[in-house]
Amino acid sequence: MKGINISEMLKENDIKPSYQRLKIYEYLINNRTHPTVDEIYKALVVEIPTLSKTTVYNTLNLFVEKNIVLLITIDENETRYDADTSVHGHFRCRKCKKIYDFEISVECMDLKDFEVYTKNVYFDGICNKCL
Amino acid sequence: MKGINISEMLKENDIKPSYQRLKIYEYLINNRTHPTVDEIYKALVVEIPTLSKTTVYNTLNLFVEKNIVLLITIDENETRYDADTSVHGHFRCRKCKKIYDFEISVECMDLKDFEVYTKNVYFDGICNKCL
DNA sequence: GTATCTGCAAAACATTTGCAATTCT
DNA sequence: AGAATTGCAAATGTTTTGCAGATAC
Repeated sequence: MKGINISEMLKENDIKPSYQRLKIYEYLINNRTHPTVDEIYKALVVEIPTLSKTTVYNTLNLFVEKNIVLLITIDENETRYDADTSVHGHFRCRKCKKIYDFEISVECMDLKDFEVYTKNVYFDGICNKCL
Repeated sequence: MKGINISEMLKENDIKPSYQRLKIYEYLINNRTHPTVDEIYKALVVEIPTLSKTTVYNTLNLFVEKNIVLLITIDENETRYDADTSVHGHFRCRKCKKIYDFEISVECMDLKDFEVYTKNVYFDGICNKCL
């Protein structure tokens, strides 16, 4: 994944690729850990000392609006973000706190009464490594 | 569902059935609309004028801890609560804003790497009535 | 009489908004 | 120069906490 692709990806989705936007999107592409706003901010403020949290919020809201990033509500208190926009579920281990991705099959759900746009699946428990 | 059952239900789960706790649990049993804290408070303060939001928060946190109520994070900003603790999904219509329950069969998901405790499934889109 | 529960006020957070300064073309 | 973007400071809204008074057993 090269820098020029990230810039093109933004342009294709009607987002002007400013330096801050490029860096934030790049971070999400390279860190598939479903980071919080604070994690993204703390990681990038080292490189961009003038960066403000407002810009991180503005940028993420823009990305979600343009559908290039998913908003995840695994924590009750703070939002997380995922550059992987394909349909998949999230599992968080109560011990190691790690968030795993897993495949979901939608066939087993009775959704004949709805036209579904976005799917949000979040399970929690203990992962095999911690058992 | 009789009053005595609600009291017994609380006792069985090591919750002392105070008047406020009884009323809040009763409200959740009778109103399967996945209400917010504010909705619960506004509905009950009419009957219990001295009720405070702190007590609603305290009580709901206790219910979630004792696993007799599920915490739902459909809104990013505020939490919702559900007295139906069986495994089921939630669907919210973008037009009418109504939250529907739907059945999910769990066997069809590939969860061999995890021991799952709680399942959270939230989809959104448009319901048949609004199409 | 002692432990628990309630509820007010204040604090603690995450997120948004208003607006002035900056940047880009 | 003009339009969009950035970022500070303040506001907003939800949830938690400290603590004093009330309640229950």
